[in-house]
Amino acid sequence: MKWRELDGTPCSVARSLAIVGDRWTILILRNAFLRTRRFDDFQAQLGITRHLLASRLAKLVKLGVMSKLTYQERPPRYEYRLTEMGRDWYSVQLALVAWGDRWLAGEAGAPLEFVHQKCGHKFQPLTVCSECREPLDVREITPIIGPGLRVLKRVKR
Amino acid sequence: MKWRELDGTPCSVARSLAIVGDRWTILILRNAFLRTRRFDDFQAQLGITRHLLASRLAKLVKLGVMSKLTYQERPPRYEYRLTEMGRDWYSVQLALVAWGDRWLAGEAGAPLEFVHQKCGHKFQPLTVCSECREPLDVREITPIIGPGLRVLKRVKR
DNA sequence: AGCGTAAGTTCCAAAATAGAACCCTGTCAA
DNA sequence: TTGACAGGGTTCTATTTTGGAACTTACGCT
Repeated sequence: MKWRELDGTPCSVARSLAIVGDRWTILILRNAFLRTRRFDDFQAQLGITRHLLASRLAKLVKLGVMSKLTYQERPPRYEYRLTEMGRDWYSVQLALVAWGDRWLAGEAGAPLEFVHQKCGHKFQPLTVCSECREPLDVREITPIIGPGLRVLKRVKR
Repeated sequence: MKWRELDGTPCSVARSLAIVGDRWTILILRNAFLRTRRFDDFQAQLGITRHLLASRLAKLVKLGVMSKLTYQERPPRYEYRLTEMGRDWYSVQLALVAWGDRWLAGEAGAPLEFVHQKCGHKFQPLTVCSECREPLDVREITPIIGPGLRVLKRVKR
């Protein structure tokens, strides 16, 4: 299977990966959340090659995760900002950070901690059920066929 | 920057990516959550080349995300299961699914839906603050230097 | 005229992946 | 007792992707 075929599969994980399924893209988004906006800043902070950076940014813009805005006309200068779709990626990043903190930080502890301005506390992100607000455990979840798959079934005779 | 250097950086996103930063690894985990355990089953379900599958499974085992168990001695047969570290990846996967469902599912709707056995409802995963249980928004979060970075600072002269 | 800056492109070498074939150990059925 | 099959890999070559470094373009400054 090639990667182009992935975004057509009826699986939200695969579709998401078709967009953000490489390491550089995820690191670009990480830095975007840390307020990086310009080409050269991304390049210097990440150590990514300019070539790859250009192609990844173009892809993110094409797919609606980031937008490219002119912040100066002459000479033309651009900045890249997260769209709403991009900002919504934050929950994935938080989950990724939490996993890394829990399993890979070692003795030293988490490199970054986060404060929730609303309540003023340091916190961990918690993944809970939207209905009962209890934390979720794999073994208590049953996947069922959703509308996106039912359509497919009907179609293929 | 090469990928081997990544796991040494003081960032939990980068460290996590050093383990699961390629698309196949994430898809392997996805199928592991769907109860796939054997080499040939992973291979058939994913369409990954046997070579890559072998190397990815070996890496996951080496790093403690999955374990390789003998389920039959003669001839020797193995199965791959998620460890606790692997099971804990589920919150990342849920976030990824939610993002894909929200932004990439289109008209047809989500391919899979999930029922929380505890409360009996279909749900969406929600990322909330461990302290006040309110849903988190990027703009209400302040990152601060954690112990893992303070150590580094002290060390470098 | 020459230097600096932001945002890319271009080019070649090195690394990773795809696809297919092959290997090993043992079981089973003819 | 030979041949087919199963599970779990390994090996090989061709193709794609990356990495690294230099070059380009369009302007503004001194």
